[in-house]
Amino acid sequence: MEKELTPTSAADGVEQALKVLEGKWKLLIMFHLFGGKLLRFSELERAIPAITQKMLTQQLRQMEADGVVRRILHHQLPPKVEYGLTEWGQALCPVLDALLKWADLRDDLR
Amino acid sequence: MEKELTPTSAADGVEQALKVLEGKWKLLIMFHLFGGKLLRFSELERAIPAITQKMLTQQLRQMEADGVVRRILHHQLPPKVEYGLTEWGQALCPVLDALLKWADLRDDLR
DNA sequence: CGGTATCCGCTGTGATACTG
DNA sequence: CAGTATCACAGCGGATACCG
Repeated sequence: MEKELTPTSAADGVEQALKVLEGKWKLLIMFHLFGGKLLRFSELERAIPAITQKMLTQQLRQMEADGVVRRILHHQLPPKVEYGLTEWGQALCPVLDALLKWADLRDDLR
Repeated sequence: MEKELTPTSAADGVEQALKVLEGKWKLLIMFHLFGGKLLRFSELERAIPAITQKMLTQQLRQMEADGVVRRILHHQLPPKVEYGLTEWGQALCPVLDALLKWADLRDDLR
């Protein structure tokens, strides 16, 4: 089925997509997880030294709720939690590439 | 020359690109201007009834400064101003398409 | 180890009034 | 017609302390 595409509906669709990326640390977290990598909470903290625990938790929770990140809980002592991208999260990679290329285009066009 | 691409530099590049799109009304304005359309200030106001004059001015000024929108001033009475996309602005169209498709993918993947 | 809870400042947005 | 100026407010993110 075809969707009708008015300026309003198109802008709305893109905004839905962008909302998933909004948040000061989400892109950085994603780029650390691309390639199917799994990282523990503490490994993410070390990979992103400037982030606070609060923000790391908050951003991960939102990304999980949005379906880009999955949380893998290993029941053991001490507790171990790993984070990775979902299939949908990995599908974002080419889109982000396109955005990077668009940013580069600016220099070429002027 | 090749750029080295660390998670940090990649996230940074994407953030630069996204900053241009941030702002409550910018996407909506862009979608009204795609296809080489030129619209007057008052036409944009009518096309986007919920926007205030302040926000329309502010978003247009920022988009102009960022290089996605161009302002065409016709010296006549009464004054006439038209807004359109720059070449770089129009180059964003396929990228936004990719984002739309990514958003649609979510439903397919679960 | 992997989190929560709380307080607080800053920036983006809205409402409204005014202007060349 | 096409703006500018001012005030008010909500939500994001930072700092810090505490918890199972």
